[in-house]
Amino acid sequence: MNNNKQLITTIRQFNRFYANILGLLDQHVLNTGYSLTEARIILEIGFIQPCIANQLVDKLTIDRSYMSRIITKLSNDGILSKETSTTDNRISLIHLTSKGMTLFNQLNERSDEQIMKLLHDLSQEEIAEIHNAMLLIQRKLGGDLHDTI
Amino acid sequence: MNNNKQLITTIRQFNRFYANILGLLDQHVLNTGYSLTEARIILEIGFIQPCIANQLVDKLTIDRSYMSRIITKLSNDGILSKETSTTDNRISLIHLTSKGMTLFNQLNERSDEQIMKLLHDLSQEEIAEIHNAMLLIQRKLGGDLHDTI
DNA sequence: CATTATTAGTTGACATAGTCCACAAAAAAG
DNA sequence: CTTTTTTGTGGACTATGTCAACTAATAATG
Repeated sequence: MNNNKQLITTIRQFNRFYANILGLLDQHVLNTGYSLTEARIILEIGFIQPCIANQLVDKLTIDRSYMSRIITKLSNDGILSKETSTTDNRISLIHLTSKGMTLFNQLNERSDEQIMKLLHDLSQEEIAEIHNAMLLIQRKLGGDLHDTI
Repeated sequence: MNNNKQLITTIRQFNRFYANILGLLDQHVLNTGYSLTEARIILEIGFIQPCIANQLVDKLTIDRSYMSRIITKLSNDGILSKETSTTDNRISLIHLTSKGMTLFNQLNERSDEQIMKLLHDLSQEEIAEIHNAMLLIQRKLGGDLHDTI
């Protein structure tokens, strides 16, 4: 852990680089009229519905009041609907409406398209290399994420 | 480019994963009393000083008016100083004060520390693997960043 | 060199995003 | 039952970022 100066420089460079990529992807997933945070919420609901607001709060680490407002907005927009749980009156079970599902599919398609564009002039072999590199990073760095930082 | 469904899922998973890492790092680079954007500006000035505001606007893609306000704030805080160019009276040459340099070094140290913590219980071999993986991703994806998205 | 176009920077007004705190209703724990 | 915790909401606020208009200085062009 001593002579890693150059390594750390590389990693910080990678971080700036990848933050840039993510930023560009974000901007383009948008154009649905919804913000990044709203899109994340819609995607998350789509994946795990039915769900409750507090689940989303924990999973996406978004403030509860903020979540409440966004859910109200999405409900008013007809993207999602809430029904009070029969077993716990505090809880609303949230799920996407058919309009919401359409949006969910759109968001997914656009995300996929962006990834494909990113890879568009690479060979299958190169893509496989990237794939492996990502799996490796995630595997190696994934374990201690919440313990060490 | 046809049966890449699983691959795209992996990449999107990696993106969420890495967005999370970057978010966590960001939060911790902070605690200097300055926001992420302010920190980015301070770091950039530190690296390329002396510089002019418009350079920073282009490099960091931040709105000019916003940049103007942040620079004014940092100037008031004694982090940076401006001197009008002798050859072009529109331009201010910005550089960090000694207080600003101290902060710059702090930000750098904290960034480095965060990276080290991220790697702390990996072997040198594993670290080298991550290093190579990041270099590969950056090399493969770096070229077409601005052309394709 | 006089006119026009560009560039650098600033300000006001506004929009968007996110946070903090206090509260009420329901449920769980004691 | 009483206390504590959980879920969700709303008010008030701060932070972050955007848009348009404007001045002053310089560069470009006929």
